[in-house]
Amino acid sequence: MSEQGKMDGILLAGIANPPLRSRVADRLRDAILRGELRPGQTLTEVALAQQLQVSRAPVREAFRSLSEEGLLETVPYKGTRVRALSRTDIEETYSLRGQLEAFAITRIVERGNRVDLGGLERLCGQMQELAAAGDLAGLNEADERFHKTLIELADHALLLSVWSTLALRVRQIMALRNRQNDNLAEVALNHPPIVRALKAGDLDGALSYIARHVASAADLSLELVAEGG
Amino acid sequence: MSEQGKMDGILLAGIANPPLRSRVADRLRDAILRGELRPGQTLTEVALAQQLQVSRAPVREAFRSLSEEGLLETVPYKGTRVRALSRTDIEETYSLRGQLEAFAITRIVERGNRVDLGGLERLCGQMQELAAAGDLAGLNEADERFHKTLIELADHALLLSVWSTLALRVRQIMALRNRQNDNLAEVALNHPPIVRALKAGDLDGALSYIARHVASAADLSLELVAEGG
DNA sequence: TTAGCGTGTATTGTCGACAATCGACATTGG
DNA sequence: CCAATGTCGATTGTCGACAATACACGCTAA
Repeated sequence: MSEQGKMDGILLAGIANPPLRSRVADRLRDAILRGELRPGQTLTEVALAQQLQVSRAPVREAFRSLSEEGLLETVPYKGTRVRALSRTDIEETYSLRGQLEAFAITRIVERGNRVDLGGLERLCGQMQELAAAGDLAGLNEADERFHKTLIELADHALLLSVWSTLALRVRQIMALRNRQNDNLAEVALNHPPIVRALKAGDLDGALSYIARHVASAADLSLELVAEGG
Repeated sequence: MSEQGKMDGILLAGIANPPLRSRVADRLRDAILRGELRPGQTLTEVALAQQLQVSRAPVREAFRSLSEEGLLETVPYKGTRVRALSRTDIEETYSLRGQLEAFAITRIVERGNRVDLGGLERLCGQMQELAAAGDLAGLNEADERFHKTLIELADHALLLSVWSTLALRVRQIMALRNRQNDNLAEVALNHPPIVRALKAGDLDGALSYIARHVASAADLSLELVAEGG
């Protein structure tokens, strides 16, 4: 810690070279979450390795990572493909997610006024603006940030980790619905009551608001499965 | 391989050769869960590969699997070691587990009398016998089976998957407590009320019983961390 | 015709070798 | 003495080649 002070704020810190497997995994995840790779599509290690100009090893490890995240599924000696989302999968994803968010809210209320709800309020404001501007993509992003922030406020690393993998699935589901969405403003209006209840320490109120919100999101996704296929 | 058709149902079907990575992973997991590999211990790919007489590739993949399960942690270019369990980790594990079991119970009660509680009742009986016989290991095993059965009755694959990784952590925690346990009979007696409440469709009762049970298990584990190290 | 059997091909599974990176220790210059 | 730097050993990261496996197709024989 001698002459450290001289370089404190200067750049040069953190231009690390992430392992290839991470970059491959990020790229694949992105493609799946953008809906470019559709469920059922098969991926082969060699083909992707050639396309990305890397060897099979990092591709292979990326496949494993994404399998653990639930985005891919691998059958030994047969192939690897983008996981298809059944109606049951979607129901389970949203129901479990609802339970996890309820847990988060319970912990937040228990911690009482030691929790800073400013971030949530700010996001509520942003969402209203985005809804008014008709920016659907931005609204979705803000919505995810809102829920992630909520989970983080619960101060529970394991909860955050589990929730994050569920959030991935939700993103995948959202990516597959081509045509959304009527009630843009409604989504934005769903969130402020939650924050208000949290601020008031009203556990039951917050729980019922979040339950309703998650349930409606689930219904919306399930409709599209029913019609689209 | 000639007379294949004739031997269809006959054995020989299921002695398949599981991939090396699975066998390596199973072996490692077992060693960790038995407490033979203690937290903080470092593992190297080459050393383990030589010891098991395989190449580094399957060892490497086994490491990744166990890292995803939360039993190992890998720092790039530095090493892989058995994950240490902090007090916070244990608290989070049990609190989340409690929430998941509460979710399971909610679903079971919702499904009403379409659920067969026979398996749970049978396990309760076994646990009383094992407790009377002083068989601690057997009791622990039966306890885990009870809870796993409970989760399965919720008919929610995603829930089961998440819960299973938590159960692994619990097993690891248990393996590290050298000296347990006073209240052997108490553990056994904790379960029947849960089943009775489920049978009666008493949601609140079942929830409070399971919460108390999980909380007491958590306390028991936390004590040992406090004293043991 | 057709049931069963080999064969071919595509894909993953495994291997050994080499490159990149990190941390600690030795080295050098003041 | 000491701080900056060079070097070394250990470990993971990546690679290309070969083996094992599963499935589909065509072939043979009754």
